Amino acid sequence: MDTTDALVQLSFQVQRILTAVGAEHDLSVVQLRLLGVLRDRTPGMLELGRHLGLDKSSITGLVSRAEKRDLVRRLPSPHDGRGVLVELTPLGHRLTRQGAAEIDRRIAELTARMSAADRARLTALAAALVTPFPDA
Amino acid sequence: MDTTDALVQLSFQVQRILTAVGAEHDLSVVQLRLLGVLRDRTPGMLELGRHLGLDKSSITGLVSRAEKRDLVRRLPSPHDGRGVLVELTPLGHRLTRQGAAEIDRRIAELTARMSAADRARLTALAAALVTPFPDA
DNA sequence: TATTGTTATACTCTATAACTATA
DNA sequence: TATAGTTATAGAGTATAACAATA
Repeated sequence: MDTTDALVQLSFQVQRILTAVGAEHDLSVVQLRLLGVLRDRTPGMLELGRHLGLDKSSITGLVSRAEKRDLVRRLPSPHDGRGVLVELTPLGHRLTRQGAAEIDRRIAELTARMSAADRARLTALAAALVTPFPDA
Repeated sequence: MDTTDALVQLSFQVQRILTAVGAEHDLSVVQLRLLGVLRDRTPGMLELGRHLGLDKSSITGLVSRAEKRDLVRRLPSPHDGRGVLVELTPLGHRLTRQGAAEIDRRIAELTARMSAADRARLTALAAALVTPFPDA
């Protein structure tokens, strides 16, 4: 199997895990990412769009659907009368923690047949690909 | 960075590449996968659904949209009056080849800063995760 | 004027349920 | 009866363009 096949297939395998974990809580992968981004931030709508790679108009709907389920909350920006900040609700925090734990569990399961040394090698190599500035 | 973070982030990085390559030809990632599956098969609708992990009703629309763009063709099944086979058109074949080449190019770019030895290690480790029966 | 966010609109993608035609 | 596929319907997710409110 060549590099492209291996990385593309692994990518789909990981996405299937994310889809399955989300589905346990009736969350799409995008909603899972939304919760993940908000875990340690309270961004405005535009900043949220930059994190997720989505247009502001897409963010409006995404946040509104999550808000309707009491996963996130809109707050008026204290410094800009036009702005809105988005933060997790307690329920959103709980779901985020549960989802992260379940993803960890399933990734561990995926790599369970590997030796610890191979797993460490894979982690280091994958991390190198996604951190343009290796300090980050 | 831990294993989960590394694999999840790498997965999104690869998906972004697939999205970008698809977008060059106005194709979604799902449509790209459809073309990929048809590259060396002429399956029926149900079989196609199994390959893509989608319900048959989703396949109907997916194939119809691709057919409208002359990327695929429906054929009556020779052995079953109810069945339909799906195959690439010449245009579909051309797009599939172009897309695959472009994905290869971008994955090569992604791994360009790695040594050949590291790239081979990464490929082998990723392949091991996605091939439950290492012969396949 | 420029920026933040929402709304209107249109399309893709997906599933469930009901349907048609064939086996 | 069972299977292959389509249709009707509903909803998420996405972008573009036009808009309102604030800077």
